[in-house]
Amino acid sequence: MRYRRSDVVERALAVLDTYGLADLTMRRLGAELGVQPSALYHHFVNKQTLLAAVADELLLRGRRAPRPDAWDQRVVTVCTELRDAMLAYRDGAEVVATVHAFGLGAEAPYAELVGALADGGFDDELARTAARTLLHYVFGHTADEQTHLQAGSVGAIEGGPREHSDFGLGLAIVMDGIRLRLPAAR
Amino acid sequence: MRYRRSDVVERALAVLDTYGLADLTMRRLGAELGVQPSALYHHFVNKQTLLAAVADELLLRGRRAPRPDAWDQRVVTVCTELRDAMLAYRDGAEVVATVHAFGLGAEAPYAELVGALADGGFDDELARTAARTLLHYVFGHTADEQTHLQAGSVGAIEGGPREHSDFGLGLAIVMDGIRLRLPAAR
DNA sequence: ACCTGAACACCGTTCAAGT
DNA sequence: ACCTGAACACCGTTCAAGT
Repeated sequence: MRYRRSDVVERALAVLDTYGLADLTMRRLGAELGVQPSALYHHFVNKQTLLAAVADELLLRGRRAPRPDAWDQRVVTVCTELRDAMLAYRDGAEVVATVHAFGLGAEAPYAELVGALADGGFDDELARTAARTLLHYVFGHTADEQTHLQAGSVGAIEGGPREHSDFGLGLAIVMDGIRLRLPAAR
Repeated sequence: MRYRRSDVVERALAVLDTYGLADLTMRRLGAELGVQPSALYHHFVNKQTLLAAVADELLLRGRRAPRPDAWDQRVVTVCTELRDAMLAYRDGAEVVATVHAFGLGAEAPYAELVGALADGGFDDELARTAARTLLHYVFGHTADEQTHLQAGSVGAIEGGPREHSDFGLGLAIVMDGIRLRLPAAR
């Protein structure tokens, strides 16, 4: 009955996936571990910090080996894998987006996007703005998508065949706008 | 001491702007009105519904007279005015984005964007995807911006002169990607 | 129609104390 | 180092009853 920080994160991820973010409370997580809620404060200064660790672990688990593609293919790959990683856990998009917004974690995707864009020859300001624009799109679209997927899976079939995700179309729109700003080249 | 629904919304907006979303509780709002929290449930079935009404009122107050511009200028104007409306109230972006995500209100900007894009000649699927992509950008960027603005205004100067908003650059990126998909014309 | 009063079932966090 | 037990200061929501 004695846990390490990583044990707590792992269990939190399981609670998140099984019961959702609303039920991922310090009291509930303590109960799952057979421990008083106050014991969790030995491992994390507060709930926000715990959530940041959960988001980081979720992203780590969704990680693929990076491939040495062209800059724009790398950007698309990072965005697609980020979406997949978040969709792999219930409420994953909300958790990651919230943690990122608070600036407490989930910074790896942003760093990778800025890196890929810098390799593409974009200056710092453009790389950062483009990376943030891409993240806003990925977080927003995936959170929407996940909400609707989960709402659909509660009831039965409800309506008809689910239309295929338009994630790629929105991403292509943003990518085209970025490509138009390529310094010179080509 | 007897209120109409609109009185409650107005007071909620004042509490939001003065104390922030975290302090906009049913108990707090009841206290502000000199009423038991349970009295609020006469006007709203739950807190989500109240928040939806708050978001709609916030957007209504940010409304300007629409001008008969070209489709792309109208899109930019809708996005810019949406941002301005949300920035006008503390935590405005979070409130509007949350309400929109839950599908309970704040649908006017989406409808206007789809309308402008349809006038531009885009088919339904593209108009809807483009509108959602724009909204994800506006909500995400403005929420970020508002968080940092408010964090800055708590302490003193902290760091240096605040860099000017790059809202326009990200918006231009998305707009260019959309324009590239104009059916034929030009 | 609008509100009170009391209750129900929860939250996050702190802190002295234990092993 | 890791945890207990108890407390503090809150939440949203329901519901019988009042005017």
